Amino acid sequence: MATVTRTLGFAVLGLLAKQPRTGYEISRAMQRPVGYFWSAGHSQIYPELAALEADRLVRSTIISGPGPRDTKRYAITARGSSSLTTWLKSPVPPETYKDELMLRVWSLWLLSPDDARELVREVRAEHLAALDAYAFEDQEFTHGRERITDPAAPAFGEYATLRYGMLRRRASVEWCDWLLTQLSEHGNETT
Amino acid sequence: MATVTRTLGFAVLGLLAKQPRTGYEISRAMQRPVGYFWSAGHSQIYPELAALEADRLVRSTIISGPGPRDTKRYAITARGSSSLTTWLKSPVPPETYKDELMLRVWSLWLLSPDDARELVREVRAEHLAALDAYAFEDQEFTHGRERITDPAAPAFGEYATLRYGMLRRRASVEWCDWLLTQLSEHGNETT
DNA sequence: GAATACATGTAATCCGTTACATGATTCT
DNA sequence: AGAATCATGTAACGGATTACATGTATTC
Repeated sequence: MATVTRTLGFAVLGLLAKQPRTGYEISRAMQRPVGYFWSAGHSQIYPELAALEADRLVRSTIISGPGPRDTKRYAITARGSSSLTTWLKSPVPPETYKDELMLRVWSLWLLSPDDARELVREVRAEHLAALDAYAFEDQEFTHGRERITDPAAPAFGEYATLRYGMLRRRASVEWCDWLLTQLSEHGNETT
Repeated sequence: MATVTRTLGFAVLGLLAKQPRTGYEISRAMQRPVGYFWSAGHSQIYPELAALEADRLVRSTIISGPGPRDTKRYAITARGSSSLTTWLKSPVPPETYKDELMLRVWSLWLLSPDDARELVREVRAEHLAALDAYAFEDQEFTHGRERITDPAAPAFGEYATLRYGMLRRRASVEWCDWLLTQLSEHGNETT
């Protein structure tokens, strides 16, 4: 029973497993991607919280606050925790990854070498910028007091996803460099 | 003014830029991800082709075939080609990447070290399997007769996206190995 | 004769984004 | 006084997946 299938629900439960929060705090947290790989707008969060509460996976208490409506603080329930860990242990679905950038690269042969290089340089710059931001957050982690090597501490999962983001971006930059070399070396061979 | 905003439209145009195809052939091609990073079902393709034809970005000729309806072969028009290259040269949108696997890892601290390792091993196996498939296709490219180093040949873009897939999967496997080390080294310290 | 591949569409549903809507508190 | 932030919701729209629907040609 207690069937949350929506992935968003598990993202919210994952946040609430660390500490109770208001809907606003959750939507704040999910504007920048949670775990660097999941984001959602506030218009998704509030209905999702209502659905989770209807399933008794979270519980809310009304606290006073500004605005035309009551401010509610949400906390995960025992049911919610077990639903979350059950999901974690369920088989991982095959990855379906859509990347508009790669779709563009796939048709790159239609562009002139100059235009192609321009596109790849733009992509490279974006990956580098992201890498910088990640490196900064990495320093905050390693110089901070959070126990990032303890697999039972909340910061562990967060740090692991950050590591992945850094690796992925670094690989992307290397690939851009390889592609730029290809475009320069063979760019003026044919007509 | 010939306005395709749908990314799917450009995926279809990208396929038709290489050669004319029927709707069925396009949907076949897009079941396995095009350029390794974009896929679509047939129920998306047929309405999209109709929309592209209404915008005169593709043109169809009826050919006889099986089934209750006419079989149509689609070809890209000059308008379609210029629409596609305009899109290629337009600014790349910031990457929004959703990864359910990473969302799970983010909550990994809730699992026992054993269960956590199990999850990571599963993820690792999937990346390795994909890497094997990519390596096979890589051999077909490099041992084949297609001119993959000529930036003006259709195979160039395809090969570039394959390279990216390989790099990304390899980075993912390395990250899984790092995570498994972390889980083993620090897995039994606390509690 | 049955199963699979060929071939093309529509409908229902779900998920996510953007826009609409309201109003208090805090900071400059 | 005005802007930004806090705070919570609904509505409209668009893209994607799943299910519904139909029927031929080929292969086992």
